[in-house]
Amino acid sequence: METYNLQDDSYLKVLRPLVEAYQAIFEVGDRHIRSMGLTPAQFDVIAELWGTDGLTAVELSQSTLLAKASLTGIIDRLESKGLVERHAVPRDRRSMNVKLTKAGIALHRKCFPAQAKMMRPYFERALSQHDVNVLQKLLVRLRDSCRKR
Amino acid sequence: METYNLQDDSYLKVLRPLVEAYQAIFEVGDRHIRSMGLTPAQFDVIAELWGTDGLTAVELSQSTLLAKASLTGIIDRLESKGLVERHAVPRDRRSMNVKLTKAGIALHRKCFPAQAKMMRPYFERALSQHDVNVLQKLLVRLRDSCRKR
DNA sequence: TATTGTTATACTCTATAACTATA
DNA sequence: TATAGTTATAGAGTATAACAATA
Repeated sequence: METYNLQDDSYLKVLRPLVEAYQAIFEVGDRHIRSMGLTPAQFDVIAELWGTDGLTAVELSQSTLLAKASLTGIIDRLESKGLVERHAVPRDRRSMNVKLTKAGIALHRKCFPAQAKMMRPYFERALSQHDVNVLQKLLVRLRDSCRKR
Repeated sequence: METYNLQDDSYLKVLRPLVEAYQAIFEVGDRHIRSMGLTPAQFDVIAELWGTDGLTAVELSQSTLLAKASLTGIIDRLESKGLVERHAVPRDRRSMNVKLTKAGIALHRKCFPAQAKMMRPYFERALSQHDVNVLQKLLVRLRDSCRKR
């Protein structure tokens, strides 16, 4: 079988474990989100709304990188679950302010620490405090490099 | 704004940079895959088939974690693009052997080094050879921990 | 004219259940 | 009976284009 002569390439040495680690972690988190009856896209919107006083569809579109027409359905489903509300914006009657309800806030408050509590042991049994600091530093460097053109 | 008292949690210190690094890398890769007219799920299947002499639907189902009924459609679309072929298995007439065509092999061959060539500088300017080895080791440990129950 | 959000439409992913052909 | 794959069905995500209301 053909190879690409990339064995001495640092790129692949890091990329593959990074992808696999991400996927292993994500699988756990994903199951948790779905067990609450949410999809990842719906949870993304809740996370974006968290800590704000509401966002418009255009603002959500920018932060989630979704088309605004795609958001309509996602917001519909969150609204039908009672987790967000649409409010009129007095200043601009074209806009809607999308805001977490009390139930939405409660769900996030319940979900987030539960997720952390569940995931923490997987991290702690694998990494020392020193490992954590090193890993964080290297990942931030890599992230920033990939973000910059 | 409320906080969760998780500042001293190694979990978040690593998780956030890991997710952000993954997303920064994959924004580039995802665009590349879609520019070839493929979806991530389709490319996953191609990547699983690469280097094999063909796999059955059940084997693909296991490696991609998709329901076998979901794979039917994905394989259909790859087949209609001429990238994979279904072959009968003489030993067991219930099974299908799904295999990359020449075009599928060519696509992977074209895509993969192009991706590597594009991504490599982002890695190399951020990490020394020593960094690469450390990062790889820590990510593998984390991955394995998250995979194990 | 330009912008905000929705509708209309279409495609893909994904799952479960029922079915068929085989083993 | 059990297994491999497909079909049927359904829900969700995603995009583009067209539209109504408003700016």
